[in-house]
Amino acid sequence: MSSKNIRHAKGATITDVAKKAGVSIKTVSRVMNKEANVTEATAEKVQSAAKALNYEPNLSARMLAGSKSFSIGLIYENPHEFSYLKRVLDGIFDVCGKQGYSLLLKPCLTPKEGLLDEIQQFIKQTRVDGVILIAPLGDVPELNQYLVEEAIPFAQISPNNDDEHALVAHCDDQLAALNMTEHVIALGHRHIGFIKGHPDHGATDLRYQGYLQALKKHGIKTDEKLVEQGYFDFESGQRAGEKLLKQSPRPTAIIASNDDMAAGANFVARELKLDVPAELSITGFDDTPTAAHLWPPLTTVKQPITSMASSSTERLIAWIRGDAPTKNVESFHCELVIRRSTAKPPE
Amino acid sequence: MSSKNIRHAKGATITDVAKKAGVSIKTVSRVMNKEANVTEATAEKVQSAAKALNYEPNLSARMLAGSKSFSIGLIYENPHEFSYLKRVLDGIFDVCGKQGYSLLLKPCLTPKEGLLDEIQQFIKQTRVDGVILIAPLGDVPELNQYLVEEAIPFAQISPNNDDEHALVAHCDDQLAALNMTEHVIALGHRHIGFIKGHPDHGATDLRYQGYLQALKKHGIKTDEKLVEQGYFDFESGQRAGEKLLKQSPRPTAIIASNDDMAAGANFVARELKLDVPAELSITGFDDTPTAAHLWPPLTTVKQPITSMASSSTERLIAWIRGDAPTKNVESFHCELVIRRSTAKPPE
DNA sequence: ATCCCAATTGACAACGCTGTCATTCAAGGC
DNA sequence: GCCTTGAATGACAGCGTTGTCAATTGGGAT
Repeated sequence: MSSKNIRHAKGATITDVAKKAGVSIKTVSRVMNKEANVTEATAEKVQSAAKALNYEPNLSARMLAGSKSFSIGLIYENPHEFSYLKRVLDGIFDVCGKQGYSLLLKPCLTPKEGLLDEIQQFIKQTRVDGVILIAPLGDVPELNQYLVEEAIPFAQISPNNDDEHALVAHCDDQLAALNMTEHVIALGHRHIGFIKGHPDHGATDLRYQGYLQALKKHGIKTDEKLVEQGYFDFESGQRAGEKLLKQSPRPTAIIASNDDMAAGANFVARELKLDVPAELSITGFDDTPTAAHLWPPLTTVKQPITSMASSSTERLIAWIRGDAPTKNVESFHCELVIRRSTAKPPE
Repeated sequence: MSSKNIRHAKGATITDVAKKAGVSIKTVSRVMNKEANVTEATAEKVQSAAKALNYEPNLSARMLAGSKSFSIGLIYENPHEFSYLKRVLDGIFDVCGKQGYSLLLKPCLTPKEGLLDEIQQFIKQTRVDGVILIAPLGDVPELNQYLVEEAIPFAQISPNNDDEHALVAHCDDQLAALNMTEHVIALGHRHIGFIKGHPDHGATDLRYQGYLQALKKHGIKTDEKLVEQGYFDFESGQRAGEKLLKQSPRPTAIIASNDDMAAGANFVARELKLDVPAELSITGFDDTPTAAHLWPPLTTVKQPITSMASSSTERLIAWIRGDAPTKNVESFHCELVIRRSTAKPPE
């Protein structure tokens, strides 16, 4: 194992290509960047020379000379639900690949104190052309302010508010929660528990509002004992589920603000020997892979996360390229996925 | 939303720092790179100047001038189990953060044909200093050969064979499978089904061998009808579980090569109204979060994936830095996690 | 034939850093 | 007191690209 002299094979440079094609390096640069005003013939000469030499532009040089880095950063808080991040990544890479952009990841594990510093350093060091913020990072005012001041294009996925300086993608969480609650009401439930999500997330309140809205619409009076705080993780779902299910009378249905918490509640139900869905209906949110693998398979809400991410990426890159963004807020539709965890209430 | 004139705030450059500290840029460079032969006093002057100016070295310039990119690439096949990738990322970032390295992701979605090209382009374009290959990518001979030829330091996580040119991290899959099988045998099972993993993965055969070894050790004759092919995903676990459980006599235990497939088998058992673990024991491998959330919580094997990743990263960076790597193969220990999905066989 | 303009191409200076080599300086040996 | 030596520092030339601006070319209008 050679430990010294780490060096990459000297790939062909722009000069080599220029020489081979018999043009100036600037022309090669033009072709590589698909700039206008290059003859078809010249372009072809250059392209075949590039192909022959297996030329690949040096990103660093490109970045140093121009001031684009051809990379974007994805900033995320370490998520409870990793499948969420996976779907985001799928969407981003789908676009990045096609557009020739690289993706740099920046997980934020630090306590809130150092968050801004950490992100600033990341951005300064990597010189990413733009960043994507996954909820709840879209809702950190200082961060938004920093990005706006530095004129760094950025997109937020599922933020709480529509920042006019940012690209925003969110979905109709409230409507989805409303629909879900109505689905349960339609089955005959009247005593419906709710597990809220993590307070930092914008979606949390929207989903709660949807629940309330449905109750009101159907003349069911709200009962604060039926609402428990959760934090989007399995354990908090367990705790909340336990509190809800030990009440008497027991709720006949529990609407959890995400699948992990629903799984937690389902677990508790099982421990209490409650039959789901015969004695208790449970619903989740997100349609994680696990949702379909649990017993019973979970009725949940499917968000088009991958589409949200790819669309955000596309618009972000357009913005970076200087194309005027069309609209900065884009809304996505959620879909109810009815599985076997919901049924008529007992009796 | 300003769409033109994307430019990052002109951060301080090395020249600014040099001016402020009253030294040459080269000295600043020395300090920033912790090179030898700099007076304590000078170093301090420089450091405080850098801090005052909020200076952050420009990675691209650094990379262009030197030939290090201070970034490493993580190449992975789109995994079935995303929590695996999460744990790998956690391990890598833990080290990268401390060492000032960035991470670039390269998911490989393409059919095998273009794989090498795709990765070559990635490496050439990004100029990563080294790469980490997640199984099964450590077992693509052309890829290994390419990396060796180009003298690009690389680490493999859970590859099939010990390439002496690479850093290797794997864990004792075979022993773990042996232990798991013995755990089941110790409970009294004699009719034990096995679901193999994806044939491309090195771990697949090791786990299978561990199973066979345990049977042999305890004088249980192997029966090929008890072995089903799976592909590490839930659905293949379902299919395999179905085949196993519709046999008569039925196996009283199923050892799946990972948790997702175990979940699939568990799902089928549930559909067939078989009580797990009273009538059927099921075990998995990996200890994904879901394993603990299923009912019953899954007996499984916990791999120290995060440690494997962080150790690999550490050694990779050392190699990049030119430090002679100590040993190139590192082995990690797996741990049995006994939960409620295993019990005595019926009767 | 002449002139003008737009399209095309090229020369060359950045970009911010590191590598190389030269220079300075103080301490120690004779 | 002079020379040697090694530590500390600096000057300067790249690294491979893009931006700027100048030069060249060809085609149409006069």
